[in-house]
Amino acid sequence: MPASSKPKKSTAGIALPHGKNATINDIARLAGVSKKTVSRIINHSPLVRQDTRERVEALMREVGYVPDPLARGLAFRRSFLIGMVYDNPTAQFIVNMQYGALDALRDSGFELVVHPCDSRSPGYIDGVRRFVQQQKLHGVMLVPRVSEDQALADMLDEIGCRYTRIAALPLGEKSKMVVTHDRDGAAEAADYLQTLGHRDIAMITGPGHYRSAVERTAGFTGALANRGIELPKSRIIEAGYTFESGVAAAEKLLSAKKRPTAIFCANDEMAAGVYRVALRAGIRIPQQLSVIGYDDSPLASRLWPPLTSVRRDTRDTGRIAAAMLIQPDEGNHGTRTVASVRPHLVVRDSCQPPED
Amino acid sequence: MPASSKPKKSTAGIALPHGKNATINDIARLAGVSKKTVSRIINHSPLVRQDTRERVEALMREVGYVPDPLARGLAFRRSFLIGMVYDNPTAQFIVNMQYGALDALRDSGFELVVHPCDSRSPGYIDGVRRFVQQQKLHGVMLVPRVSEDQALADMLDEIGCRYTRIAALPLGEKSKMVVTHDRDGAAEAADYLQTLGHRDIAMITGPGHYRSAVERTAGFTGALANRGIELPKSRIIEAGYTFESGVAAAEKLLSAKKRPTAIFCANDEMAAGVYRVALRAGIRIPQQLSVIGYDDSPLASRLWPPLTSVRRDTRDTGRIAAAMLIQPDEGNHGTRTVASVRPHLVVRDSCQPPED
DNA sequence: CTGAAAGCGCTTACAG
DNA sequence: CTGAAAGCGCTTACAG
Repeated sequence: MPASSKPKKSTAGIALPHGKNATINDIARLAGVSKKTVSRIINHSPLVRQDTRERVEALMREVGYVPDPLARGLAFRRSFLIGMVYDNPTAQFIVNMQYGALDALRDSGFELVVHPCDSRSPGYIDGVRRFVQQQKLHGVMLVPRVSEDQALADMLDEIGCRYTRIAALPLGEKSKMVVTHDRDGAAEAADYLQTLGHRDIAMITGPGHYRSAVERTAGFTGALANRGIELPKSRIIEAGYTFESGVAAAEKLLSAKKRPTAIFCANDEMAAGVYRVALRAGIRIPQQLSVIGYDDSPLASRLWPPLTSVRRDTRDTGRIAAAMLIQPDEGNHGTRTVASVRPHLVVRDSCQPPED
Repeated sequence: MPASSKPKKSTAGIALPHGKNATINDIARLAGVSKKTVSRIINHSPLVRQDTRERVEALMREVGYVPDPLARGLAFRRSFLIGMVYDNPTAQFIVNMQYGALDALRDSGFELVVHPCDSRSPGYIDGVRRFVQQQKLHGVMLVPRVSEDQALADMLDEIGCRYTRIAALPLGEKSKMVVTHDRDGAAEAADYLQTLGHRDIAMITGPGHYRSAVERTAGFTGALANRGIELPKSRIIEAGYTFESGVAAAEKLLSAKKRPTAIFCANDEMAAGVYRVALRAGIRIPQQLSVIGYDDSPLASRLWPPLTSVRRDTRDTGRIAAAMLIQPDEGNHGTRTVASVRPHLVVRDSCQPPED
């Protein structure tokens, strides 16, 4: 990736080396200041006189000067790269998170480097360590479920790498968190079903070692309990957040003598599994069975009837997590509230009051 | 991202600066060679004696030495970053492509930087140019539909940036292509429908300015023509590759006096739109209507009945495209065949012979 | 096959 | 508020 061949708008009388991008030396020479002063301006140091700053900044714009991140990185001993570390969520979730992160990084000089990994494999923490250290990353975003792994966070603390954790509830140091409040989203689903008149309700939740699953279950059962409905153990089935596991769980629930009139699923994939089983068994949604999902993925509106689901604003979540990493304002003022993003129920056509 | 705090396995008698990663100078000193020799070994130069090479390589492994990509990048005037530039395909496609690219980059020292963009916005080519030049990217992968934009490829040629283009058919310089042969995939769908006995067939295709759409249409209609079936214009509807546009196209097709007995959709999203309309209209799939999609996305198996679809191995495609970028073997030997990946039909339950 | 010098484009001390 | 020197960890010419 050699120098630009598109010539810079060359100012009258300004001599720039041809076929090469301007460097800090060119700017310094052209502006008649030392390179250190230019460096101060690049790094927004306050120790530069206002008029000097303005003159140099105008010059930089004019010649299209952008400091070389490689050279800055070498001198700083830190790159201008943000890593996104994730395990295995759905494609739409990853992509939205990336879009959000990129929203925050746009025009900041930082770029996003992706690092999927397998949190079940023993060496994955070392893999992240190598990734961070070899690339001298500026920071990393930890997406669920790796964000929930305290051992990973500990490793990053140990090597002094900044990070943000996106999780259902606050974990560890609050200034590094973006909380998605899954408990509240699930509670809203519960309230909605109760308001519709459902009493015999079931939930298909995610793996017990996912904090999101635990939170969604607690939020759902807690809100129902608040309204006088206790969910028996048999009405809560732990599945694997996958379509297939949703099918299996739904088969269990829907083949029972007495079927629940509503099922809340901890994600849309599993809700699609419920749809599949209901369709095969001739159970009509929403007439005979109300269903709610979680994620509000594209799948929710592809299903028929369109699925009522808890939306989480993943793009916004990613934007906030990335923004926290590149904010100069590093000092955690202590009093700042923890960053968070709120879920909310998107009502479509998959629920109605129970028959009878 | 400071130096490792996990101490290197320190060899007896080897003195490494504490709390810092080893540098090329440490290796040179410890091995008793010049740093230039170490550099030659890092860069796989043949101009090093075999025993010297082995001795130094053993030392590098021992102390866990990895060359600093920032320093190498500065000296080379090129980073160790591969960019992935994409416009707006489905989430699963992007994610699979990323996984594939990362498969190829694993342990290569290269990392993947993502760059979504909007090919309809006028400044997008300049955006890619800045991305490439500021980061001094080693190369970029061009994913459909940006891969089809000759102006983008021209810009990259002009600034001397290496790239690979993933597209339905060969475009421009063949050594930079990964061809997905969409024509063949669509032809396979056509043959299958003809074999089942369908004669009144329709197609919902993508936007005419997508080469993939053109190729899939050509492949489908061509294969049918070969088997004696001419598709009238009215049986080919151009839609937008989206669910909603698939719904609209299906409404047109299925409200006609005489409905087709089979519909081939240029992607799964639009096939889901056909399902939606058929379900609402009480048209049973596959009994009264056969449907085929393209992509074999997760959606294909979430639908009921499970959708027969043309699979493209996107992960493999990404792997090949990234591998081509980092192969030292730069000289296009000319005679090498163009890189390609073949689609194939995955038969599920959405097709059967036409009734009556 | 090997090496000493200079340089890539920045920043960090240290002075003034 | 500003600057000259040294250095970040590599590689590119140029010699031998």
